Amino acid sequence: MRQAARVFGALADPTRREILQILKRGERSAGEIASRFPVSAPSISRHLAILKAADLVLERREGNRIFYRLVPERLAHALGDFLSAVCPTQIVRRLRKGTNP
Amino acid sequence: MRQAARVFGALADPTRREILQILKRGERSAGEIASRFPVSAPSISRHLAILKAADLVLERREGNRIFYRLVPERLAHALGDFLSAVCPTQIVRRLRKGTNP
DNA sequence: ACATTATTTAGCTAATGTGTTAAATAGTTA
DNA sequence: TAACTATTTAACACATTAGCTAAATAATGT
Repeated sequence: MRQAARVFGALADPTRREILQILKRGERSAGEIASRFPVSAPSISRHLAILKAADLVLERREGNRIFYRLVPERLAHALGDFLSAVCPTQIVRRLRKGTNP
Repeated sequence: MRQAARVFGALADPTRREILQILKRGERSAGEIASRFPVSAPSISRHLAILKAADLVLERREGNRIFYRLVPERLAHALGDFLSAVCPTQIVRRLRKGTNP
């Protein structure tokens, strides 16, 4: 599977999008993340695996726990590339300037 | 359903992402779009309905045919908003400057 | 009115995705 | 080694999704 497809697949689920937002504030263990959602730990574990397969997060084991952290460049790059492939240059330029009307 | 969710749901499918790329070059009728893919017209029709529900395209009837056109601002806005919500300011700024490393 | 072309809607099937619980794996501590 | 905690993997159920064919809708032309 193309990697861009993996990114868009990963972003399709609302729980995974929320996980990314949580990770914006810094590294979190799988358990810390799971405690934020009304779903089971195995379910969150699989969401994390999908985010990892899309290279949107990295994992690091510390003792018992596994910490996840965001790879923001990866997300920015994937979305930016797609935007460039679909939106006329003028619109992308407007976004880059932050003058999104 | 929140509109952002509809956008990410729409972008999850590779055929729909390709349709958006085709529409970057200008308005196209449903039939013209369908002829580009190895899937049936009804299938493409539903993909177009999903893109329309996400406000990523607009439709216009002209006689027999229905023409679709991209709403690039909508896509740029949705992706830009999410990027701002997830990526540290510094990364978004880098993307805006086009110095994506 | 009838036939033709373009497109969508309906109904069905097969594949995929998400959730659950139970069991397995990894590391820590007594 | 046994017990405990954190997390993942396995196996299964249920919902969603994308594809197909057939039928319906819309506009045009004869």
